[in-house]
Amino acid sequence: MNKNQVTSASTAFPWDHPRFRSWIAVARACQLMQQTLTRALAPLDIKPPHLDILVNLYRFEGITQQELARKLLVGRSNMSMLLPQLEKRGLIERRGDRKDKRVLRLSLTPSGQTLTQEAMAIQTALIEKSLTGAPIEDCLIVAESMERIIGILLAGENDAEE
Amino acid sequence: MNKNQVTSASTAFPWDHPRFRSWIAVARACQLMQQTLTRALAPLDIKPPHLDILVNLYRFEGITQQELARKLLVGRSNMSMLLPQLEKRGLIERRGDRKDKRVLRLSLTPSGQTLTQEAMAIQTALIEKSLTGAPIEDCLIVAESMERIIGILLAGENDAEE
DNA sequence: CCGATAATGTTCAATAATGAACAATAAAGT
DNA sequence: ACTTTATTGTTCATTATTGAACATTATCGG
Repeated sequence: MNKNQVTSASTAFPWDHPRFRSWIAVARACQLMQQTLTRALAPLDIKPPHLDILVNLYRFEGITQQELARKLLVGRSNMSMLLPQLEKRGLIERRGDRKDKRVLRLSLTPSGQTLTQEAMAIQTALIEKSLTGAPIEDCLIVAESMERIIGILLAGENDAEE
Repeated sequence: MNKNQVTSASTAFPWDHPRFRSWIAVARACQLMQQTLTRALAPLDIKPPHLDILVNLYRFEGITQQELARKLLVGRSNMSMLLPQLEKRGLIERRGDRKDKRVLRLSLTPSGQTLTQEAMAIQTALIEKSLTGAPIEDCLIVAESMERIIGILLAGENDAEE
């Protein structure tokens, strides 16, 4: 309709909408944080996806590959590719469940726990550094906004499946 | 210093820190938005990276591959892989600059402009839908926080280079 | 003007992530 | 009990992204 009509309201382009601009900033910050974290983790010879796995094993001992994949929002096949690497490095263990012979239960080895703590320290330091100057109340608003977005997107996903 | 000191404040784990939790929410929302956008763009046969390129050509006619890569926070080689695809589809044009024979200046073809508008409409709708219920003032706080983070991370990047 | 240095784009090998197809096992319906 | 359906994990082909090495062209210092 009013596509090139830039008379009074000058919101003809997406990047003029506050919500759009806001989200673009979120996406850029995320991308940049990911890259920075990748470099910061290089000395430990792991990458962000590995850290995500390790942290979840740290928190949820005995988790399943399926559950892990769901938490990380990735496909099961991805776990089938990454977990054997970590296992060969002696960071994690995969043991078959007795009751359900399909599932493999995951846990950290002692050296895996150590590495995870080191990596979490790096990540925490990076986040702290990046969010210096951001008041806690702003952080809470950000968290709330993101949780709401996550809820909406997950709901939409389930709708589409059915 | 006080790393394992869990006396009164119970902030022993990263995920107990408000800033950490806040950032994790940001990362998850981003990942989810990316996946949702990927599906929403499927009918147009493009993916988020292509859309990022198209939008920037829409905004900045005659931009260089180098400049584009910098804006998108990706490597030059990535542009060398993606742009020929879009060119073959007749969505963009690459013309050599007369003054500087190294650079290729990028622009959208008419069909590229049409596709870009359609894709931007999809993206805008998705963002609007995801941010319904988020007050504009919260959006502004989010945007501010993210801009600050971007600034800090970019500064750190430049430091590391030198 | 000319050699050194920098910038632009391309190519290539390596790595990651995905979805589809598959095998093994469990659960449900009859 | 047994057939059907679902779930879990793996494999494979495909695509995306990266960084390093390279060729070409600009720029700078002498």
